[in-house]
Amino acid sequence: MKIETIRHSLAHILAYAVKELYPEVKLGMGPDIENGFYYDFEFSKKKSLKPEDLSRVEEKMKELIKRDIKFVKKTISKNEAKKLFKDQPYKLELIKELTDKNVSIYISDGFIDLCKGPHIKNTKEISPDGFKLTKLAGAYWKGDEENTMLTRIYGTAFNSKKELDDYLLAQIEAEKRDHRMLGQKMELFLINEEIGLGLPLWLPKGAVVRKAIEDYLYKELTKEDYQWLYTPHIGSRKLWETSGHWNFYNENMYPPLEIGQNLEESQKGKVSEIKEEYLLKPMNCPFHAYVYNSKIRSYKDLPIKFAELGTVYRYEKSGTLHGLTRVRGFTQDDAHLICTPKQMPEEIEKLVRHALSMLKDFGFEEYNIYLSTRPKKYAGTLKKWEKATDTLKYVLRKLKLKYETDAGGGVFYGPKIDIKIKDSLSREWQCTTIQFDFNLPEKFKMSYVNERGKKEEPYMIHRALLGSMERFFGVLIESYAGALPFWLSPVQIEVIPVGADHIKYAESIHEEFIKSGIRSELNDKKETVSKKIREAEIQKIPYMIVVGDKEIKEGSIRIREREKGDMGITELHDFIKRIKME
RNA sequence: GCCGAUGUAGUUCAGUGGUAGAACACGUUCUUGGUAAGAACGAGGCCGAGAGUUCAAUUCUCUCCAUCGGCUCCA
Repeated sequence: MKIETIRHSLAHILAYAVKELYPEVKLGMGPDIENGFYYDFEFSKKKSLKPEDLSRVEEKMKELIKRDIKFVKKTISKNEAKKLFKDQPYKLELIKELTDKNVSIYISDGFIDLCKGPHIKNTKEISPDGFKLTKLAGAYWKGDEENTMLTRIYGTAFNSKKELDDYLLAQIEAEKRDHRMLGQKMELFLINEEIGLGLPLWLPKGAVVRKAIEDYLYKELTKEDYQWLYTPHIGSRKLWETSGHWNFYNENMYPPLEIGQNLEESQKGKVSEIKEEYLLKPMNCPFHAYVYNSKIRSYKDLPIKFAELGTVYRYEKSGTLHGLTRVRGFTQDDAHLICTPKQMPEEIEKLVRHALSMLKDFGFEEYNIYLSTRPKKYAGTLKKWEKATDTLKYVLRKLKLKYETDAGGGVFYGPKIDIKIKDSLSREWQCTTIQFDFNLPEKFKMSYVNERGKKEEPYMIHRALLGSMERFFGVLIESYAGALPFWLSPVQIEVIPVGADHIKYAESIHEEFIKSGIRSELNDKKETVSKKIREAEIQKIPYMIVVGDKEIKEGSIRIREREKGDMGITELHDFIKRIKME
């Protein structure tokens, strides 16, 4: 039997058990998911479910499983179904939405559920100790914020107790990769309430990694003919009205700053006469459009590529903030490509290729690709949206990339291709985004002169290949469990003298590394070698160089590799040559 | 923003209706050593904030704030 089917059947058993213990409960939906299943319930206001009740429900489920309950499928008319589920408002809603004349139900002993299946034949097929109820959470009915919030019970299930235990153990291991915990231990970044929510500070060691990533980006993009820009963090209200953000992106923006007076005057309650409003930028595009418009452009200049490590601010709901991966102030590796309509498919293709090759350079080979289509709030005509979406589809097909469609997930100005990377607990984070835009060129009256000397409107592509420095760093830490590759390690080498007599020699070695552009650190504290090694291992430093009497006599160094241990004695300059290749 | 849980030293956590402890980190001293924690001593806390109950609240109740797990939304 397929494990998915068992999981789905367990969802029914869960609902059965809950119904037995809480007869008043209203049932939502209960599908199988990756590694398990869930079921949504509405409990009466007086008698809600507490986390400690989960074990009771679990016991009840085990009891039911042992009863060898059969799953019997039956097809009945919609009217019959309506009668059958008359006390279940959520089920009635589902029945109403079904277009077929008949609906299928599954009868398991005293429990009946609306379900198209498939299911197991008998609970004998379930391993009673192969599943576990894991957590309780709130979830909107049908995933819509406007609907009531139901109580969701999550469970995880496998074919055997061994598989379940392995999974639970792997989860505990995965939690140790959490970038929030490692970021603290490795002194990479700091998030502090008083500084502000979702506004991380990059500590010296984190800043070094960021610089290494930025240097990489600078090289990569300059090679591809990008031109670098710097633009301000705030822009006048007028600018954002022109761009359309004022109307279409207001949910994600902070309210305006009133300029025309200073803080002191404002604190004294003085009403400013000059009413000037400025907004923190949520995107860099309007500025880039202005750079484009700063002179007349010819078709011969296109495509033009403007890149910026642009720091933007977005209002994110408090409940969504998450370490470095979801913050309110962040720096995108942003760029805007302006091209002729004809150049568009080729430029998008190049971008997707470039994104994938860059992700590979950072060790990411697993990701999911999404095509996000027109959202509820959008600018432009349906026809243009359709054409743009088709272009993106064409590129994905041409590159033979598997993708999913995220219906309604596009930005207000156009559809997009996103690449999402999973964190240690397999939550997906959108990093790469390549966005088609046929709206801003019109709003900012962008143009180029074509072959016939006539003005024409260009197309624009917004894209961030790593996404944001913050989020990318977060998933990067998790993917390596903190043990970053040599070129990204904040400290690449720890030089450890065995005793006080060896400090001078250690210092000279350390200086040689620094001279060669290697991030070396000297640990000359009065501690044992073991202790220093331990500290360096916790800091995930790739190489430790231990020097004592023997090494001084030979003029050599002894190398220890992170997680591997002692690698033996070698000559300093050979070693430098070797690691510079990494 | 919504549902649930949590909030004690720089960090990870114990603990109690009579205002607090451990380990690590930090400081001083001793020790001088060879591949994941040498020893002693010391400094450190408005027990998240506000209100209520009580003779007395870090502990009980409520509200707020933040964090964590989900949902929704997003780079």
